[in-house]
Amino acid sequence: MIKVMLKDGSSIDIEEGSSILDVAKKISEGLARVATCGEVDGEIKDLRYILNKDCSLTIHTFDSSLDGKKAYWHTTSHIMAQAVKRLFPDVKFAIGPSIDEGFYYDFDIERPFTDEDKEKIENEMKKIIKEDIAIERFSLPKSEALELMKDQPYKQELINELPEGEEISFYKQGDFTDLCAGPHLESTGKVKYIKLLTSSGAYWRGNEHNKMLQRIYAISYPKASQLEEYLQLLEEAKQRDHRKIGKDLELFMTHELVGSGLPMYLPNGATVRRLLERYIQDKEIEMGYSHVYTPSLANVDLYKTSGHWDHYKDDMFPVMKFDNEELVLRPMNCPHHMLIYRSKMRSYRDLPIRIGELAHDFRYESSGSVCGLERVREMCQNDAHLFVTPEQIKSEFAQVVKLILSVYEDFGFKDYTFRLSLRDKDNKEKYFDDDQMWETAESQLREILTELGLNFYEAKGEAAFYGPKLDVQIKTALGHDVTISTCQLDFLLPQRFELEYIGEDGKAHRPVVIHRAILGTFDRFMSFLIEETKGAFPTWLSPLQVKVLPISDSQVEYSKEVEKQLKAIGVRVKVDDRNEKIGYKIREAQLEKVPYMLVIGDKEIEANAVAVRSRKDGDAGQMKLEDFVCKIKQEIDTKAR
RNA sequence: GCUUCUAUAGCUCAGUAGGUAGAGCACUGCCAUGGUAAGGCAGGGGUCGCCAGUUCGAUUCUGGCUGGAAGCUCCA
Repeated sequence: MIKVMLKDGSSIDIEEGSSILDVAKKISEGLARVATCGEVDGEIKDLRYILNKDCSLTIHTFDSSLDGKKAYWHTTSHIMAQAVKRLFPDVKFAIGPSIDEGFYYDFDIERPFTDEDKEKIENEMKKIIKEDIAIERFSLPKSEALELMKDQPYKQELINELPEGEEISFYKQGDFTDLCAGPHLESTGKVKYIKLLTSSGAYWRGNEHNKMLQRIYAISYPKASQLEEYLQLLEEAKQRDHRKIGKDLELFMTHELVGSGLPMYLPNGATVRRLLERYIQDKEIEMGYSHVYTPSLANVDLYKTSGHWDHYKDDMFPVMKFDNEELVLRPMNCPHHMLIYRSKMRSYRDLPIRIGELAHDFRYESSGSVCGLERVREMCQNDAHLFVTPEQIKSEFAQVVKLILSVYEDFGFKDYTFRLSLRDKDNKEKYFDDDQMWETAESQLREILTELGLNFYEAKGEAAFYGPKLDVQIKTALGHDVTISTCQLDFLLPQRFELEYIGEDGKAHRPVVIHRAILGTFDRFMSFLIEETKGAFPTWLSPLQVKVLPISDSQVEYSKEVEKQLKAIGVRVKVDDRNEKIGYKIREAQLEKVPYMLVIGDKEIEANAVAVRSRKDGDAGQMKLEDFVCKIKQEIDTKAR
């Protein structure tokens, strides 16, 4: 036996010849509290241990502190569970993990929590913290674990799924014991500042067919200032919400007479959208795309042919029946484009064929998920379908990725991730059933991405029903993870629509289809752009680029001349000739986020100049009118940010 | 769709323990002609989201519907 000394003075016994894993396991079992989390200089930090050659252990703090935070939040979640148990003895516990920021716990309880309940729970938690109850870890064989949790059906379900023969670990703090893998802090008193955030329903195991439980989200920190900072951050995110900015800047509106998920673009928002539409179409034309217009309605048989009907009909608006016709609003544009491809004989010399469209699609999004411009029921896609030979897949896919990267560069977007969205093999209903086809498509796509040197992660069950996708994911102000761009590989629809091209050998071959959307939908893209820029769009995209502000009415005439000259080079400009003080006009223009304000007084008239004020940097001094015209023209032409 | 919350002037929000409402901003008029984020005075504007029920009486209480919010499910 070797005695291993720990830095805190305690020791454990280890058998000679033990593997490092055995040692680590023993340490984490026996001394989890010490070995995985502790207090350093008053702050909770994660601790790591190193087994030295002489069998002594060195414990040191772990910098990234992520694991430390997790233990901190997870411990707080147990405190919350204990508080709920004290207040509602009949409660059944589900799970209570730590998340990116904070933690939640799901409870099965007679009635939903009210605000008063939450206040009581928070107070009870504070009591438990004050009691500073020691947290102890122990483990049991499966049968005893089940016996211990005999009143907790959800915990029993979890225990039953753990592998046979392994000891099951629990954490106990006073009168409360929870099934848990840890790690945890030493005692409840280590938690300092807590705040319950929101409560809502959540399905057991995230399955809508299961019972809905009551979830409480909460956060905790060792310092009051950290909690304050976090709440501040939440408040800032609220200010950045595209729905708030969209209202303030008159970008879009909704009306109950129009309906949920059906926003209307106001002149300001419509200007931004028009510029985005032109921007992306111009880029596509440069890259060899041809654009088409196709109807938003189609015969339902079109979607039966494509396979959308089987996989997608629940998300579509209901069929409109007439004498002998059944029409539907389209949820996507692929079938229309397939028919355009098939409208004439195609040669391998014609490929790749790139068909693009700014197309309106209609999806019956569930009422709980519609959200401003982010999730709507009528959307406009920046869609295109590339018809390629198998040999062209790689280069065409690479071209799309290049286009995505160049667009993100133009807008200066940095916080996005690439997701390789694969099917879930076990969910036969959701995906077209052809293992061979899926394996080819998925492995080919993975190969392409690896070759492109793209940093991506894989997600099972996120594919389209017809094939795997490369999605570009971003996080919204509210923290939703949503897709902007997407590029999808499809071997199915060419088969469904019997697409062909004549190859070099004079025989018919089947093309492959690449579906792609760069801005995704204009609606969602706008919502993202609004949140990224906080409504202060770069000059080239601003609904109003320049506001000319005469100080008094004697300068109105000259101001109109300035306006005329700017209009002549296509600048969106307005004179504010209202009878108001200059400070008032500036304040208003500033709140409207107009990039440039030109203050015009007698001095400017005399010098044939303008006094430039930028939205960003304030007063920039006087400038010759012609110099300003040059400056703003260049800024617009280069799409400067 | 599910759970909870929510709806008062164009906007942001007070308020009425059940007796038909108020502020600031915005809007209109007048005065002030003002040099880098709100000048002064006056005025107009609401069947208190919609439909039922309880009540002598409902904006207020109850139910339903519609819209909105958070989360879950689903998704560009």
